Parts: sequence; structure tokens; C-alpha cells
Amino acid sequence: MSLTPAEALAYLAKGAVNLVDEALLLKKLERSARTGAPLVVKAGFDPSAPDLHLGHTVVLRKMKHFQDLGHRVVFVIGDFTGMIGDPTGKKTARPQLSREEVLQNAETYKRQVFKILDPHRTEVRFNSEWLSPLGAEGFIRLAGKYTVARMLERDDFEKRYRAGQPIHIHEFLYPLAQAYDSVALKADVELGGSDQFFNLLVGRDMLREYGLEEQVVLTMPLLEGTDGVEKMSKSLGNYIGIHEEPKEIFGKVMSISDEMMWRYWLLCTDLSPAQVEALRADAASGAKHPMALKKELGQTLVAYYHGEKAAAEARAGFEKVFSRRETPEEMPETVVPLQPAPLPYYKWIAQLGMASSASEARRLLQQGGVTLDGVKVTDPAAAFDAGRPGNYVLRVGKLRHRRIVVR
RNA sequence: GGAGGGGUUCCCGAGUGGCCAAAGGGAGCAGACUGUAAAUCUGCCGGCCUCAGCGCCUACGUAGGUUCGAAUCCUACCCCCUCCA
Repeated sequence: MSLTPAEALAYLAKGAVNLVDEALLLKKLERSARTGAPLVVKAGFDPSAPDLHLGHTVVLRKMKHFQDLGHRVVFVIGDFTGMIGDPTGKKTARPQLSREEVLQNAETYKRQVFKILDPHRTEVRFNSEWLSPLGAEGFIRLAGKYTVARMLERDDFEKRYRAGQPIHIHEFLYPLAQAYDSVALKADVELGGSDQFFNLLVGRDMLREYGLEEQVVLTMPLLEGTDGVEKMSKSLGNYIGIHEEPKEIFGKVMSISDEMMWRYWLLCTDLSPAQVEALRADAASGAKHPMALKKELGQTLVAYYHGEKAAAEARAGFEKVFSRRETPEEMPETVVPLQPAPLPYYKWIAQLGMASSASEARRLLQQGGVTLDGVKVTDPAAAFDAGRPGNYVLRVGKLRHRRIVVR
């Protein structure tokens, strides 16, 4: 892709929450076009969460945009900063990871990241590489380049300070260490989620402190999870992982609310804001059914990460099972040997792992959530007769299907 | 170093000797309605059992104790928070 610096700027700014500052980015783009030297674009990632989900892809896709324009992307794995734990969003302390775990996670990252990024234009680095050698001395020197007052400019620090809530000293070190990453890499641009804004700005200041050109800071919106409220995260269980089964991804996309759908269209696909608005107008005017658009979204997203074919299959499977309420073609199968005595359902369902306990299974039965070959089984005392060979489809709740083969 | 507050079931949060498997809310699950959307309504929401039984087990930071009986009282310990120094 080849654009003029001004066009490139517009392309890169698309969807961003913050861009500091635009003039500098333009200047860098112009210089790059003139000299042919690609910009160094950096983004940091937590070493402990190697399951990439759609939320991560928002920033990754922006990284890809830079790659498309020929720039060099550095994927920084925060193995050192991970020991500090990012205080953003005041999470509880993270478990410290061993060297092996970090390396393993890195491999997992690479496998997933390259579904989006171009491997030839991506450099994967660990920040312990340059942060560990600093030592206590170097760290003190680094800390000497920033002030408490500036730290307290950060929103959540300021709030906590005023509210008399504790702020640990090491929390101040996190932004400093991250900023030093930019120094070590001589970053031209740093990308991140909008919650990272402050940290990225510290990077600018730090580069200046070290006599280097400031980096451009570009943040992307945080994608809400499938619940439509909290930001997407693995720990909240509201995520859609890009490595998940196509039908899982498709199903989860279908379960998001109509309102949320536009966010996903905007942040997770290649459509321009104007195109998304057009879709929205179609839905509002009744020209298109929201459900149809959501199916399209699901198919698009599955196609990104699993290919067109898998996407079409996921959609077809969904329509078969849910729209037409037919039995899915593929489901786990369990072979049951002939039993002299009938098996009580509640016990059996728990044994099959289709309910977490016998009590749970009993509840499901009582509430009409259990079906054998399409016939509801509601008597909690009912038993399955496995006295003769046969094939059955056992369904528990909406999603759990199991083919039962008695022989 | 001193003073005070607190640790309850997935989360928040009531509960200060029996009526507590523990109010209420959230989350979650199932059902109805649907477009596996949202909203709404209903039910469930520790486990076990020969489950609808004044049944059994486990649970209210940890370990003991008092009592016929404790999440609730006592003792020790661990942890968290706030204020003063």
C-alpha cells in the first residue's frame, strides 16, 4: 500500500481515541517517505495472558495498518514489567511467572499474533532484555527523571491520592519502566488501549529526557465484552478468543446485543466508520434485519481467523441448530454399554459432564432443560433405559448436545 | 509505635447464640417470549442420597474453647484497611 504522508495520516488515525500529536506523526511520515527508513512502532503486551481475544485485536489491527504502510512493528512482551503488575484498573497482584512460562507464553502469542500481523515486519522483544541490566542503580536514575507531581497527573493516581487510598511506590515504577522501553527501542510511535494513555505519554517525556525525538502516542478504544458493559477480558469471561472454534466465535457474536454490534463492526473489521454508519441506517430503516447483519459480522470475523470456508460452515451450522432447531451434525458421542438396570437421568447427566453436579442435573430436569430425541424429560426420577442397543440425542440446556450410542 | 475498622457462599453485601445453606442485589443457569439480541416474566442458584425429607455432609479468615446448640460469645494467630506518630 502506498499513500502520501497526508493520506497515511488519515488512514492511521482512523478509529483512534487519542493521537498525540498529529503534526509530529505527519512529520515522521514525511521523513520516512523521504529517506525510506520505516518508523519504529511499538506496543506492549502482558506476558500472562496469551489467549488473544477480539479486544486485543483492536490494537493489533492498528499495528497491522502501520505494517501495511511499510513500517516496522515491535511487539514488546512485558516480562519485566509483568513483575510489577500494571496498576491500571487496580487489579490484584499477578502471579509471578517463571522464565519457562514466559517463553511458552511468547510462543503462544506469536502463533496467534501472526494471524493478524505480518511476521516479516514484526519484531518480538522482551523488555527484560534492557530493563534487567539497568539494575537498582539504573532504576534509581530512571526514577530521577520523573516527578511525583507528574505521576499524580494520572487520573486514577490522583483520585486515589485524594481519596486517601493507598498508592504503592512500585506502581509508579510501572509507567517509568514502560517508558524506558520506548527509549531502548527509540520508538517513533507507541500504540495501546485508551486506558494506557497516561503510560504512553510518560514515554514521550522520557524520550525527551534522554535526548531523543518524542514518540507519537496513539490509543485505540477498549472493546466491550459480550456482556456489552465491561471491557473484554478473559478474567471476566466476556471474551471472544480468536483461537476459539469457529462455531463458538459465531455463536458468541450472535449473542451480543444489537447495540454492541456496531462497536464490533467498527473496531474489529476493516469497514470504515462511514460504512458502519450505513449498515446502522439500514437496520434502523428496516432495509436489513439486525440479525442478518449480525450473522454477517459473525461470518466476517470467523473468516479473519479461520478462513472463509470455516466461516460459512459456522454460519450454516448455526442456522441449522438454532434458526431451524435441528440437531447439529457433529456433536460429541458417548458409547454406553448395555445396562441391565435403567440409569436415573440426573445421575447420568452429571457423569457425562453435561451438568456440574447431580443436584444441578436434577434442577435442569425439573426446569425442562433436558431433552432426549426431542422429547422433554421433566420427571426428576425418570431413568434412561439402556437395555437395548440404539442411538439417541441427549440435549441439556440450549447448547449441550450429546449423541448416545447404546450397544 | 499508638488508636480504630474489617475478613460471610462466584462478586457486592445483610446477619451478633437456635426460626441460617445464611436477607438483598449482581453474575450465572433453566423455562416462556424471540432473532441463542435487548427488554420483560417465572423458577433455580453448596454438595450428597433409595429428594419434595423437621434427612446427611461441607461452608461464614485459621486453630482451639465455652454451650444442649456458634457465622454470631471467648482465646490465640494470620491477613487487609484507615487515622495519628
